[in-house]
Amino acid sequence: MEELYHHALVDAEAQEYWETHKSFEVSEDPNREKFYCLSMFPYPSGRLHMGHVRNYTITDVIARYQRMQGKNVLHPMGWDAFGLPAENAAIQNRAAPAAWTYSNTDYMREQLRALGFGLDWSREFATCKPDYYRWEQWFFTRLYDKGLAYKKVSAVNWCPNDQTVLANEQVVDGRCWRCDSEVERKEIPQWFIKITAYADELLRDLDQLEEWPEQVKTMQRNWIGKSRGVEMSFDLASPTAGIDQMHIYTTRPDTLMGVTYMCLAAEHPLALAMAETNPSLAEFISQCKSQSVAEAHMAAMEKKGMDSGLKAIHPLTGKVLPVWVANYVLMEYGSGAVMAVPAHDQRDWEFAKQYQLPIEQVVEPEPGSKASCDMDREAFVDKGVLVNSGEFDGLSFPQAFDAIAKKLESQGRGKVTTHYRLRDWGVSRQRYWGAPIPMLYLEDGREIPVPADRLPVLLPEDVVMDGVQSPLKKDEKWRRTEIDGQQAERDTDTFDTFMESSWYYARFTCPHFAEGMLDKKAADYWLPVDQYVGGIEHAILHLLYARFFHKLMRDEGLVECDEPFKRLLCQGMVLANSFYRLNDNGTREWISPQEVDFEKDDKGKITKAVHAATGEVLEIGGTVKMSKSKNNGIDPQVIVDKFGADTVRLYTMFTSPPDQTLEWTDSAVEGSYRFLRKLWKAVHTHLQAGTPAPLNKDKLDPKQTDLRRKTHETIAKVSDDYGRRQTFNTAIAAVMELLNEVNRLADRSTPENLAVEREALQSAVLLLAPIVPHICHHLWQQLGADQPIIDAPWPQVDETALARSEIQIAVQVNGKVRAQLTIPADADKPTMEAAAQADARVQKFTEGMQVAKVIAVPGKLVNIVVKPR
RNA sequence: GCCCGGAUGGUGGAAUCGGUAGACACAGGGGACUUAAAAUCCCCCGGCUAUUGCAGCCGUGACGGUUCAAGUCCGUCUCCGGGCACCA
Repeated sequence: MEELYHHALVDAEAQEYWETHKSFEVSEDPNREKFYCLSMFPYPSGRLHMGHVRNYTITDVIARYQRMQGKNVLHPMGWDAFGLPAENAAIQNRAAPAAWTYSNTDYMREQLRALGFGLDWSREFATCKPDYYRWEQWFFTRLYDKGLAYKKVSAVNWCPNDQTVLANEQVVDGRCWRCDSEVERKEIPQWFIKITAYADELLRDLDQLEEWPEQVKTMQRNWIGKSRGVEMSFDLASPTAGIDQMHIYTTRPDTLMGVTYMCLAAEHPLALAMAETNPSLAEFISQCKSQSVAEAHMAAMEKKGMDSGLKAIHPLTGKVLPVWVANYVLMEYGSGAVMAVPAHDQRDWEFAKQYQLPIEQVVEPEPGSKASCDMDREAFVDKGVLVNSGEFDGLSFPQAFDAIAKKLESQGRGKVTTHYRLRDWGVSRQRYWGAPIPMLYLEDGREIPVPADRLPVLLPEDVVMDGVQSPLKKDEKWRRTEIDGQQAERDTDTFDTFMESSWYYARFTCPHFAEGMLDKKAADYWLPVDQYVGGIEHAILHLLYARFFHKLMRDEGLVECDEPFKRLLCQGMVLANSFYRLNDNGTREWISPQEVDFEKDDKGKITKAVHAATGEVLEIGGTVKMSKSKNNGIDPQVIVDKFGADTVRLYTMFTSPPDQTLEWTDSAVEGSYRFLRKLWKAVHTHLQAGTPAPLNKDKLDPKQTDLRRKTHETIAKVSDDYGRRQTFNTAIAAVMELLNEVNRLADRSTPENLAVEREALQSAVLLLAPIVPHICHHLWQQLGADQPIIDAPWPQVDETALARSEIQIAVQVNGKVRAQLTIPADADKPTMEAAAQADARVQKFTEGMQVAKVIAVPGKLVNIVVKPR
């Protein structure tokens, strides 16, 4: 064995072995337990970033661990290849998005290989290829046939100058990122999929997902937003534009008697009708158009409104209420109208204060409650007891809810209903680089889905991007077609890229299946995914859409199970310092942290940053997510070249638990490299020392017993950390401790000592193999194994090795530790208490005091509570 | 604005079910080896007080509460991060 660790040779040796043996290619094997381990597949942006490395290392560790448990492990990889960045790059480079995408996947595939991920490359696919998206198109036509896909008008961000639709990301401070024009809302017809039809099931089935983080389930529950409320109608004082009622929904019917005005969305037909004869209202409505469609922007903007002149009649009191138009009420959410109760809704309260609308309190805190209620300061939004509500006075929330709902119902003006916050999924995108929506529009006005035998609708790849309009929309030849002897036009929109990422996990079970979307035999063998890993930023949208799609596929008879992902791990982001130079024109030029020297204060906060090359003082941009735009990404390739794949893998797994954010520091990377050298050296020294005797468990001296106990404690700890806790950082720390113990107790003078040491080293190598597979591949052979370590079984804990005769406990007096005692491991409570009270260090603190209570926790501590006599 | 998280030494983090705060590392300091450097090995390393030695007090973002015992549970707040439906 080489004396020194040469990472490049070791990496190459292992990777060559896996490649020539096709070690990670798998197929269905009904005789073996399967394990499907999946990372969220990457968008091929150009190069891998540390977030990718972290993500794929986590799944690789889990996949290799499960393989050592004897399972048939599927760990595939592919490309989420459609998306906006390819169009932007295409404009910049004057190349077609397809060519850019394929060259990126080629580069990134090599990076993934260099990191030694055990992936089944025979299953690789890119979602931008017709043999993938044809099935997505086919599935959409099935949804259309079932009435689950429909077209409706919906708002987009519109750049009036470029005459194009903008993504939320392309709207900066309400302006187009390209031409700086003010962005408008524009209503256009788009395709929607009825996710709301599955809202209740998506909510209910969260309870099945026992191995999902509670946090993610809570976010999804809130997103779906099931509520019980009352749908009711308010008559208009005089019918307008053929409308005589306003329909609203409220979860707080108990506040009905406190309604002092009504609000309409700017696009509401009533508002538009009134604007025809009211120029200032028309002006206000047009102002409301100039805002992005993003909810975060709308919630943050100033609330504005204008009296429409309409009057509504309160359904119970008959009181006449003014009807306002407000910019924060949206046509697409609910009915586009709301009732306003400024006394008990903070947003209404602020609006009422701003426009001097009346505020009438109808709920007060429950008697004895500590809640404060001051109408001059803020709305009282808690539930309480009704006042100023006539016959309903004195009722609690549930009583008032029922009584008011019943009264409305008896008058035919309302009913109790369930509502969801969740809205249907808009899947139309007015962009080129996506899967074409397979719909045809006939001359006679009918719309029909493209028949299955004419799929896929191919996306032309050889195009020139002008940076504004989708090439599909300009391509007359592509757009025109015929069907059933009739002229027809294709839909020139493409699908939301969430469509592709909603079912790729299922396609990985049968990526080359040509007869259908899924090969049921393969899908039913591998699904559900046993372990899914990806960024927490996908907690709602991607994960909810994928769950929804899975249920759609189930109802189409394509898969058996109800949920796609059995266990979920959401990894934290990878952060790094960022620095920039402020240019004269106010723009920021981001400087890579690798070119920056900095000073820190005693809190470790960076106080001064200097450009190493020029000595120029730079601005500090904070610790932020590694990104191209902030120029603070660490290229994994540089680290792999310098230290090897195992160091990168070890560092990312050791430096923080997978679900936390990870702050990159170069110096700590070297520490990981040092540990690998130490491991190598330990094995080398051990092998030089001679041949071990066979291990005789029953004839061990105390030092041998100690090392053996540490070995098996480590196996137990690491197994739990990998399998249950998924805290790989503590698993690594435990193996480090074991190796420290090996070096501390090192006495290689007898074959018996070597036997115990060999067991410790073999265990350490097995336990680390999922994380640093290259070095372990080599060391495992050196330690005399007859099979490669990827096929080695996971080490088993020898319970007898864990036994201890004595343990250490702490003794506290009034909760403060005053002594450490060594007592027999099986000591009962009275024995512990007696030993504690007999200790001189303890007596120092109990002397002259009265013992009020003694608490003994077996195996842990004794707490003696004393008070002055 | 709304929903979901997070905050522990100089730094990353550990403490798994309310039971000894700081495991394991990084950085730093001291020493050994070396002509020297690198590598390696050994020692120290939360703060304050005390010190010949023993030791004592404080300390997990802030304030308050529950408990024999709180980093962990409850309440209020501050700051940081993620998501908000067309970035993926």
